[in-house]
Amino acid sequence: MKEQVKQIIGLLEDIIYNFSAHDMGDNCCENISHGEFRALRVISRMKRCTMQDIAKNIAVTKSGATRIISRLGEKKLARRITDKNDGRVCCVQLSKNGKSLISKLAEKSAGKMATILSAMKPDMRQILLIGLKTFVETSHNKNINNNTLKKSSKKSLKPYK
Amino acid sequence: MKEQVKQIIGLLEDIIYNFSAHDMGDNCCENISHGEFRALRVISRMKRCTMQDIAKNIAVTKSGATRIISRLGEKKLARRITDKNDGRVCCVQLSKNGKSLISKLAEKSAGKMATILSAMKPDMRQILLIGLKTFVETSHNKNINNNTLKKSSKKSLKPYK
DNA sequence: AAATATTAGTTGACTTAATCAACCATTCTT
DNA sequence: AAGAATGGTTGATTAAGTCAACTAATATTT
Repeated sequence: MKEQVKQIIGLLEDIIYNFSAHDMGDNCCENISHGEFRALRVISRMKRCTMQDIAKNIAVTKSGATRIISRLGEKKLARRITDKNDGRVCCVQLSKNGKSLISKLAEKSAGKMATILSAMKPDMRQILLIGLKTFVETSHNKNINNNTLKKSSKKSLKPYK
Repeated sequence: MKEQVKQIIGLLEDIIYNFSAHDMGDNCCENISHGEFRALRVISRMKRCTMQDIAKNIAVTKSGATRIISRLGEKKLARRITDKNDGRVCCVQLSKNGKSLISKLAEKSAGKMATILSAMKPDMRQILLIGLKTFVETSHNKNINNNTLKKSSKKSLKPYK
């Protein structure tokens, strides 16, 4: 692989590692579990979020998702809404509390970023901005993300033990 | 906050979200739990990794860490080594299997990145590289990362329920 | 240097969270 | 309209994590 690409990948991995919510415990004062936290993040990221979306994205079984969402419901952080078009699926949305919790957690990470960015020269920020924009746009064109869409063989979807 | 900074933060958050291991379940064929996975990542990232490092970084209690490492030991993915200088602490290291597992998982994410990058023009990659380099260097200077170092008040370290 | 206090990690008993499998209810097929 | 498939839930069980009490090693006091 080209050296240039390798370097970029290494840098991106560093950034992802340092900013991803692997240390969520410290922040997350409200008593929600890891599973609940991960579910909240997924819900907040999707326009329409079904149980299976959650299950797939946070790597639990669908019954696991059911239980997580029930708990989030009891804690008034999320709610179920039966889909208009298909009475089987239930869409999960964040409540007001859920939204504010997630954004509170997001703020911490954004704050760290802002500190770094403000220590960079404006021109350099501009360079970074252009590079990132292109990267993200390219990723959308290539449909690399949206892990909810790529459906591989049904059997291998949940390879438990 | 400046629009430029906001945009960069938004883009970084997108990237982090799409590449962080929130969907580890699909990849992670060997049967390891979330906790084990997170622990593996932490170990692989630290030169010297004690039980408490793991506990703090993945947000479990130290007994939780003990159990996770025991499980990883049984699965031959990690091992304990008593510290030379201090007989109380035990350093955890990845076994050969553990290393190859982690790098196998990392590869998937790197592969996605490589796909995107190879679809970008070399000049644009260069721009991205420069921007990211500066960002990461700045973050090191500012000591934003290294969450293992910042020791806040001992009492508030583990605010469970 | 003996006594005491800290610190790092482990263990037993228990709680919480997740799984598996069987199950409704709704929609899709034919 | 009957049967298959899909989306989600529930009961029983297993796994994973907590709490508190403990052991062993190092630090601190006296």
